[in-house]
Amino acid sequence: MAVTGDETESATTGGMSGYQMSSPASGLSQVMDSSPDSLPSPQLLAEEASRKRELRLMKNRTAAKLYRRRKRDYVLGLETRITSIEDQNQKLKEELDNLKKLCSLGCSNHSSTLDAAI
DNA sequence: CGGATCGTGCGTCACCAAGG
DNA sequence: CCTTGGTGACGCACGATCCG
Repeated sequence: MAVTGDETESATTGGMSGYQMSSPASGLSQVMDSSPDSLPSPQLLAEEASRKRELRLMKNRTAAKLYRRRKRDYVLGLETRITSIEDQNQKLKEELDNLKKLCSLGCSNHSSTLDAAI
C-alpha cells in the first residue's frame, strides 16, 4: 500500500517541500582562488556558506537514506527470523506429539519390566 | 465522485558521540 | 575546539482506502 518506494538516488518529486536542488560544490574553487591578501567579499562569503549548507544537506540526505535502508533491512531480518523460529517451534511440537504417542504405546511395557526388576 | 483518513517515504533540523 | 556521521523527531507530499 501507499507510496511505492522506488529507491532512486535522484530526489523524488514527491516530498519536495519548499527547497530546490542546486548542483552543490560546483565552483567552490572560485572562492578558494580569491587572492590571499584581499578578504573575500561578503557576497563570496555568503555563496561559500550557501554551498557548504547545500553540501551538508546533500550528505545528510544520503545518510538518512542509508540509515532508513539499514533500518528496513534490520526489521525485515527480524521478521524473517520470527517466521523461521515459529516454523521451528511448530515442528518441535509435532515431534513432541509423536514421541508422546510412541511413549504411550511402549512405556507401559517398559514400566512393567522395571517393576519386575525391582 | 470527492473529501477524510491512513500509511509510507522523504528531506530537514537538532542533537549527540567519536575522531582529528 | 571543530567536523562529521548517525539518529530521533517533525512536517510535507503522495497514493490507497474508506465513506457519505
